[in-house]
Amino acid sequence: MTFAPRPQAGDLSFLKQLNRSAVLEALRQTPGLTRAEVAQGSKLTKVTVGAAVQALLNEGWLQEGDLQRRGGGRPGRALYLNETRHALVGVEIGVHELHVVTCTLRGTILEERHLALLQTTPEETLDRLAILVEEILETPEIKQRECLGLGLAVPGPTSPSQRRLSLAPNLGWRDVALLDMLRERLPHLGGIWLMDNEAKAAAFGEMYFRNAHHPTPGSLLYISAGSGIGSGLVEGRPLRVIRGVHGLAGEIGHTVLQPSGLYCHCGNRGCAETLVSGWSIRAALGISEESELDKAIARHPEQNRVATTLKHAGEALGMLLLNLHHTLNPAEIVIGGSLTRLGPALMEPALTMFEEHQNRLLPDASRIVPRVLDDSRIVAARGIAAEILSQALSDTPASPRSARVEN
Amino acid sequence: MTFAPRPQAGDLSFLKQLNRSAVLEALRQTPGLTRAEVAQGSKLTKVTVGAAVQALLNEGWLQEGDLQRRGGGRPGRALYLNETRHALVGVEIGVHELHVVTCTLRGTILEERHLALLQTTPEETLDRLAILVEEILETPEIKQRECLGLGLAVPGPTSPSQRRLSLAPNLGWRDVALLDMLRERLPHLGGIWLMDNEAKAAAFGEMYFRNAHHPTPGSLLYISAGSGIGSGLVEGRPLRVIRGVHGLAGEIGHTVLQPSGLYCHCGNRGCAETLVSGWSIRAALGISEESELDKAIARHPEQNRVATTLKHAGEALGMLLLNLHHTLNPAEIVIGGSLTRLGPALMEPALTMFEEHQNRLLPDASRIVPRVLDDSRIVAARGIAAEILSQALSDTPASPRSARVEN
DNA sequence: ATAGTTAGTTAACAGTATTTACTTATCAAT
DNA sequence: ATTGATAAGTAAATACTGTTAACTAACTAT
Repeated sequence: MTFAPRPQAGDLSFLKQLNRSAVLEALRQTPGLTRAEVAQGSKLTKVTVGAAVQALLNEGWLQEGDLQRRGGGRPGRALYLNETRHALVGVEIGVHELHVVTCTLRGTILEERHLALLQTTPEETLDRLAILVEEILETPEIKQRECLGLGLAVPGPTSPSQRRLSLAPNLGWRDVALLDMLRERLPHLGGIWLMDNEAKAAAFGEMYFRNAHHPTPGSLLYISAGSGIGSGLVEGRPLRVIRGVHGLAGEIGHTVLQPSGLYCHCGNRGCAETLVSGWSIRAALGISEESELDKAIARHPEQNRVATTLKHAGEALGMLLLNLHHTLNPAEIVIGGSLTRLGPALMEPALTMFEEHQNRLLPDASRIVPRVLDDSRIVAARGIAAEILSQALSDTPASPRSARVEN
Repeated sequence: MTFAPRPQAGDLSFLKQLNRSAVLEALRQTPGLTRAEVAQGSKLTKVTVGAAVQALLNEGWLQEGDLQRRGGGRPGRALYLNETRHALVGVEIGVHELHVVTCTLRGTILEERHLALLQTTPEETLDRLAILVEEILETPEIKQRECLGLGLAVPGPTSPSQRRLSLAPNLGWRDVALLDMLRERLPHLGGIWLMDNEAKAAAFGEMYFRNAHHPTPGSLLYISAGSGIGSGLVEGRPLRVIRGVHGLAGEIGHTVLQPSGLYCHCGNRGCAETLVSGWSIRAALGISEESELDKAIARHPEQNRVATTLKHAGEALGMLLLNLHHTLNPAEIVIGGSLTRLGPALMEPALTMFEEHQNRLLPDASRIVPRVLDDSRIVAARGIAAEILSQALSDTPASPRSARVEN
């Protein structure tokens, strides 16, 4: 499939919108800047910034804070994204659980809900999900806010339109119009609606919600190691998620690590997923239930079979990371997903493999770092909320200056 | 390393520049459009387009063509990028050869020079290269034109600044400030100066110079299989080359295909480069000279050793393509580089491997296509020229309207 | 010929950011 | 306390850009 979209062009209102979102983006990345600091950081004059800030204050996107004393002259007033007016809804359909979160413009989690889920149909899952969302929307904390949109993170690749889930092997689903089906069940919820793969959503969120303490890298690859293994790459400015033509970018679980290895459900041999994934580790240990795995590990941490299985899985992960470093060379590789709960038993062999097999002529390597967000259950849900937020902030409908609200 | 660049913002002249380059880009992608058609294709009115076109005609960026009759009313006048006024210089330092090309705004090759090169120092190489460039600049065809810049494509990863070559194993060079060194040798040549890895440059060029007959895909991965094996990914609109933090993205030659395979010069085992590259194939056949390889293949095309070596190399390439499809899922994978001269002996096993090992649950796959540009020697040189051109067209210095030239 | 249609231009206009000048608010030295 | 220096933020005039509306130009169909 080919496309030749219109070359970017715009009128004066487009320029105004661009500058408004530049102001919002500056304050999102660095909360508490003053008008003058925003002006210095952009290519805009303080007059333009002042006008834009005034409008954004009137419209409820920004709020003012304390006076900031920085040296000699008149102190400026700190500006922040308004935490109190809007809400974003992020939803993840996991293999074993549903997760719903709401957060503010600054990424602060307001409410969260979790629901264990047995393997079932898309329809039943969405019925329950809709109830969960309705419930969270009725919370006093949320009800008073304007909802900017809802995002849905799913455990499999999405169609190019990002309205259908192409395949979710661990749910047994295939080519389901999940987004529209959820929307039918939540007819009153307006705003922006988005769907994305959970690893790509998580990648976006990890990148987007970085702050001064965890600075934003130039590019970030999120590895989601759970029942299967997927990844998401976020790159450059403005942030771009690499999705591929068919939405299959990041399906690293079917990268071949051992040409004569075990057979994978995809039909090939030695896929990464046959070595480092929830199901492959359980299969190697002869465990059928998800919950049994932790027990087995807790009970016999040094038991030969458990230890070597995790070691082999970790080494395979390390090899996978090496290959990804050589093909994508992201500034950071963030390891996430439910398998991270296995801790050093998995990660130490992985890191050892990664470090010992660097190209000896090219010692630079991607940094491998842990998640910033601690709770693995809400990474993807908050990530897809971040995708909503990013869209919302870059397209705040601007009214002409003549319609300015006087105060 | 982290960066937090200024959020994009701009003044009125920025908007004007944006619209000017939208007009240029529309005419580059679809030569022969009329003012009215450009206006329909962008979000601009015909008045704005008319004014921009007038200015661009005056400044020599555009030229008018024949009247276009399309239905009822007054015919419009065809517009084209001006082929006669500017020139771009693209240079490739290959492992065995230097290539210099010049081309027009529409990518038409004006002149080319090639020079065989024995392994030598950067200094001597650049001395010879500078002479070659001076020579081509003195050609009557070029001398009358304005040179917009020079691009340099190199057989190895570049530093993040893209001013240094980090490593070129096949040349024995390491961390050389090639761009500045070349510039010192060509002090009179102004304009834009750029350096990039040859595979990335080729990828950009293959994407950028597509036309109605070879439509532009959504994303493109160029595989450069030569002495080593590298790749370049170009993605999205506006076009973006994925380079990685340290410029190491696309170094797929050091992706591991056989964990217990042959040792590679990078220190690891079973790298792609140990299976599918000029040196690995020669090593497998016990041939030391580059030129001997073609002779050996021509002499004994069905000889067991030759055939099985190429088959194994091809299968390894197919496996590599599979992994790249699963991690990047580009719309197109273009196979280039000097190894393509081996033809079906290499490519057939590769394509067979690729097709037979698709994920049986996800039948969509990246399309594997041959180069559009026939001559493999100038792909990278023309590609880096395209990078220059892309920069030049998006930043044509616009003068205020009051300074308009009357005619 | 005449009406209808589309391309392109002109002049008046509306909207945006900037420049310049000004007010406000703090600090530091007297 | 008073004064001067410095910086933040605002107001009015200005310059620049794209748009709207009206017009001319050029061709087709009847």
